[in-house]
Amino acid sequence: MPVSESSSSPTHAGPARARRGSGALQKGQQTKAVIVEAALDLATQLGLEGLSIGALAELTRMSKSGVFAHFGSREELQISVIGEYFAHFEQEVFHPALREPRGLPRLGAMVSNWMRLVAQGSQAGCIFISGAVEFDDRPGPVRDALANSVQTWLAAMNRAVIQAKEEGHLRADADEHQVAFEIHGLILALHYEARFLKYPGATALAETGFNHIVARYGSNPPATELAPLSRRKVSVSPR
Amino acid sequence: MPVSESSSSPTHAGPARARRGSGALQKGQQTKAVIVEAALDLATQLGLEGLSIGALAELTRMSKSGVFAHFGSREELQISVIGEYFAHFEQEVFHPALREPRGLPRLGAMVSNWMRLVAQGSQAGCIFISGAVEFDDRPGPVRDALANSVQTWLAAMNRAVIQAKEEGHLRADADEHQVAFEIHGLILALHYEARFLKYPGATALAETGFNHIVARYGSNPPATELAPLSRRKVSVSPR
DNA sequence: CGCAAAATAGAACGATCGTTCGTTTTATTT
DNA sequence: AAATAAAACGAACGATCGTTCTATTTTGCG
Repeated sequence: MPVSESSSSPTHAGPARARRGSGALQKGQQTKAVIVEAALDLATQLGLEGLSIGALAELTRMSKSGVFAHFGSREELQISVIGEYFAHFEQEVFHPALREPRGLPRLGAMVSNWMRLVAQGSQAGCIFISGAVEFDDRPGPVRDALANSVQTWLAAMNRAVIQAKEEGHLRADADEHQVAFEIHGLILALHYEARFLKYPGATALAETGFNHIVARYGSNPPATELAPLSRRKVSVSPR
Repeated sequence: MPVSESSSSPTHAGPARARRGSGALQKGQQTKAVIVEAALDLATQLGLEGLSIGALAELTRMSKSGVFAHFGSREELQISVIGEYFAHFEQEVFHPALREPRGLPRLGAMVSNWMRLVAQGSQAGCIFISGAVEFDDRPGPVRDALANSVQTWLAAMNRAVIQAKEEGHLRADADEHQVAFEIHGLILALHYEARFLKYPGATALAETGFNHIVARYGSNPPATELAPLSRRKVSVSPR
């Protein structure tokens, strides 16, 4: 009885017509979700351009045409993967940070969660980063979808910086774009040096870098420090 | 009767014996250089994985097999392109900086040249950056060649930071790895936001970021400022 | 159960990929 | 000049790609 699965979000478009009253997924959408999940796995390893319907069919033990029918085109598949990753990103990075109080604690949680996602293990790259490189010169709907997702997230980061200013945790004259840009740089350097160069000290450098940003833009006391990633697993919130 | 002369493959082994006294390039190496040049053009736009021998043949108006023979494999072609880009990088970024005096001026020149290379125009990405994403999970000789080139350059940056400490331009207790990491982040963020997000203000943010680094790690007076690369497009769009 | 619709399979397509092979053209040496 | 080596060609290969088309199976509802 494979009904168990709790209705995870149907990618992005949502079920066009919800003829079926119950929240249960129809068979089609169910397998589509399975495919997208496998596709996300593949894409985090080989990039969005590395996605191939043949490999996906083998992975899900379906026929190529069976996989294909769910999307209608490879681009649509890639877009679905982007949507799936965005949801994953929200769940792993954004939403947990929302449980932290506004201002520096929340901003710090965003950065910390993001760093964890980017540097975790030796696998699972961030397609917001790999995709940017793959599609920076390739216009089209995939690029647009990716840029949309990224900009949504960067805008959320910007908002967090502004709130940190409003809360008095950062100096009022700090330029939020500048702060966000420097944070973005730390994340990208972490991704580069940890994932490509396999440099294990990269995480510590990124954390220290963030602390420097806080120190420079912070108001009087160096309020919040970013705790080391490794051991801050639990830290629900200091209530 | 066919010549049957086995004549071991002369392809990629290089000019084993320089029978020709003069420094003039033989015909083969001449066209090989043309091919590599065209390949570099292609790779900066579509990435190292986007290189295809067919497209290269069309570009140079040769046959596929004619192009292929010069390298013996696609991987060898990619490695040649990496070498070519490294030479280009040295010439555009490293060597000009060596003409600046040791310490902060030289370090600043390195950063400034690097930024220019990364953000120039809307074309020509940096394959040290795009390649890192393409090969972070793909071991092999291409990855090794790329990592070697990158690490050579990053080591040169590290040396420049150390010299800046020796010259008294940066505080003696500054961690050179930390400084280099933060600079690397600025470059990567510039590449990301300028090339992928097409944000025109990115260059100014990166320059300001470097000035912040200098200010934080600098000894007493904020000695050298990074001159604006081109004309600073002041706050164009509100992102 | 029965029937329509949805989902999946299977085979084939044109294209492109890297690569191989034998031949022919060009370049260099004797 | 002829002789030889290097370079370039052209055709073909097997593989894989995304995609299309037509069957066949599975599903869900009356």
